[in-house]
Amino acid sequence: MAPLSSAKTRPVRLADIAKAAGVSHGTASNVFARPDIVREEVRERVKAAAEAMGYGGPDPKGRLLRAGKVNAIGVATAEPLSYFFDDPFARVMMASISQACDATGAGISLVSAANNEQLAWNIQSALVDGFIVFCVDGGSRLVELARERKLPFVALDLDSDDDDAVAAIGVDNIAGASLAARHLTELGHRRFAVLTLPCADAGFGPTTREQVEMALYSATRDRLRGYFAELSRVGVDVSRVPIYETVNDEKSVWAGLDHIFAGAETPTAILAMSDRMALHALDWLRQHDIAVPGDVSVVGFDGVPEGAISKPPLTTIVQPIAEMGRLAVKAILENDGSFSRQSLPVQLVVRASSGPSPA
Amino acid sequence: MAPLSSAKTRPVRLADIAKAAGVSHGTASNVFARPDIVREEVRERVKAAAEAMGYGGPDPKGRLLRAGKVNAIGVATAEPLSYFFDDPFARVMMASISQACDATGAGISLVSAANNEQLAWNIQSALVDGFIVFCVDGGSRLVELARERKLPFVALDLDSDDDDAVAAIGVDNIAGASLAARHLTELGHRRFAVLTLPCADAGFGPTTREQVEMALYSATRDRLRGYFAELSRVGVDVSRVPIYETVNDEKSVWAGLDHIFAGAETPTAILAMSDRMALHALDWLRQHDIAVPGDVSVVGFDGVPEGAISKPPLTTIVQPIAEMGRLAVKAILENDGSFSRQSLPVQLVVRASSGPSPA
DNA sequence: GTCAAAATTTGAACCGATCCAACGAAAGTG
DNA sequence: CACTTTCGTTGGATCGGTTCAAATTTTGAC
Repeated sequence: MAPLSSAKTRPVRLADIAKAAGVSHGTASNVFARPDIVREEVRERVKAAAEAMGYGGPDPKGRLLRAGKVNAIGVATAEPLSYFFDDPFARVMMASISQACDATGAGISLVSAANNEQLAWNIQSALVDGFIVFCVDGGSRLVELARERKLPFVALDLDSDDDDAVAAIGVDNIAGASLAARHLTELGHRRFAVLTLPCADAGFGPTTREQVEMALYSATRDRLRGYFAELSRVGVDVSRVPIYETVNDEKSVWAGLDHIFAGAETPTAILAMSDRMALHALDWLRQHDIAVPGDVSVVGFDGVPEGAISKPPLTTIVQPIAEMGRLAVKAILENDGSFSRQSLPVQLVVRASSGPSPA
Repeated sequence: MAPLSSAKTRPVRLADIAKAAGVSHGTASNVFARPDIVREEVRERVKAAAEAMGYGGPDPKGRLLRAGKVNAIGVATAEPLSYFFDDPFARVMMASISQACDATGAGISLVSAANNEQLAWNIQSALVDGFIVFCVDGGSRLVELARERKLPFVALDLDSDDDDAVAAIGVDNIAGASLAARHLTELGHRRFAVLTLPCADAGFGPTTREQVEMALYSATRDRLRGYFAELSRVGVDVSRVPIYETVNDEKSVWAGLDHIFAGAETPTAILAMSDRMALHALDWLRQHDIAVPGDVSVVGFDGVPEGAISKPPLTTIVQPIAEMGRLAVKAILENDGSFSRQSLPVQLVVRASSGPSPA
């Protein structure tokens, strides 16, 4: 009886109901887009026809073409999609981006992909008005792709020495890293270890300063420069500071600490390039009965909320994530072509994971 | 010199470069869509023209209309957008949804809005192939809206006694809640308090069984039924069990506990309808020096990862969130019209927040 | 050198709407 | 009653591509 099996076929267009209602498609369109300008009787007739034929309202696909604007911004990363919900930094950033979008009524499309080919396609075919690009790992490729699309886009946290023509919002990684290192040197630490974000395309393991200098992702580079600038300043021989490259997950961080603490001269302070790494490090240290900050101090980078409630709470460099998100959205939506790069200040927040060097 | 100020105007279409390259638009289209079938010389010529004119590749807006498929699924909720990144349950669910999407190459569009009018518009104009609807709070309206769009959609965690014609994936809330309550009764508890999810449209405060029976969101209803079924079974007078309605945030949960523990007969066990509430409750109890589980036991609902690392770790009813996400995506993408409602089993996971009743 | 088969290219139709100039009818004016 | 407004409606143009049958060119065989 009821038209319930109409799930398969749905070729019911605006034109169909216009015909059914005996009006032109122009009028039918107006019924939905500007109901006030069509006579009530006609309006009701068209609506009735729509109802009867199971019309779900004007298809946005059609409208889109004419309107030009999608009213959604794409957020892209080279990580799998679940990165947006798994990674603490991404989550906070996304929360602030989404708040900014909410305020302006824009939607959010998550753009990403496991493999590179898929990623290119996804970016090329994303229905968005612009992109916000998360530049962790594989950032330059992503930026390249986004730029090819010829849409407004902002890179989050991009390369200090990369192409100046791309809009970017980031923090001063060098200054932040220096701040972190100085905090530790002032506490008397002289034996350090560094946990870095991914530099090469994949994998983790011990690495060198030279390797990091070639990192794909400049934040990694800059943070190391910042660390080492400060360490050198107080006379630490940076060539002997172990650097371990991780992929920002528990496994690689733990492997890193296994490696670092297997050495003859164990560090009293660990500089981690992300809070996520630092938090995993805290776990590892606890499990190995190494007191924090008694035996070893840990300083992170990012300022994610988890750091405030970890055991112990994490000393870290906090980025103005909310501000970055807001600015990024603004840059896309109000894109006047003029926007360029913007560097925001970071802040050292001292909590309980750092203390005076032992002995 | 370089064409860098072309940011403002971009009226360069496929037809333009076709003309420039001296080929038909059909051929120009092929150059991008099926490069293999066009002669190399022509292909290069067209590509060169595209490059020269700053063409960013075929605009998906145009392709979309013909293709019909957007290749993205919309995830909708009546909460603000940031809900997806703030709420623990939503996050886990989204992570599993995004994994499923990644596997199939589909994108994700976040659909939401602060106010109701905006929400309706957003749903009507979302460029997606289907919706996954988060039914917390305001679920029925959302379902209504989604259904009007005449696209495949699945409700997550919908009403047991709601319209049978809407596809839904959920858990057996009654059974789960019973399980939680039975765990506590078996530990000897007889004095309970219940923290509920939002029932009425807004606000929080003490409520009654009758109120909850009228809850907009059926999970709330069912969970209470499950709790009370078990409590009644062992002879607890459920009419005297305090029920406090929260809005699932810290403030309202704390207010709830203030209220509950201000009463003459304080509970030895708290049944919380979400882990989020349970975790906030744990915080409140710790701050009030009430031992968990020594003085008071707490049992949550959902099974979010935070529960495993809380202080103490949370006893809870875990939902098969990953499975639900996978099924939901599958239901949308492989929509054959046949899909209907599916109820998944839950599981009691006993951790350290529950113990024998004191005395 | 001729002719059929294979490889390319063309141009029109179409996807589903919105927009707008022009038009007809009803209402208002002198 | 002729004439200007106002209101509502119409139908064609347009958004930016893809697709496909038909036309054209190239290639291969004899």
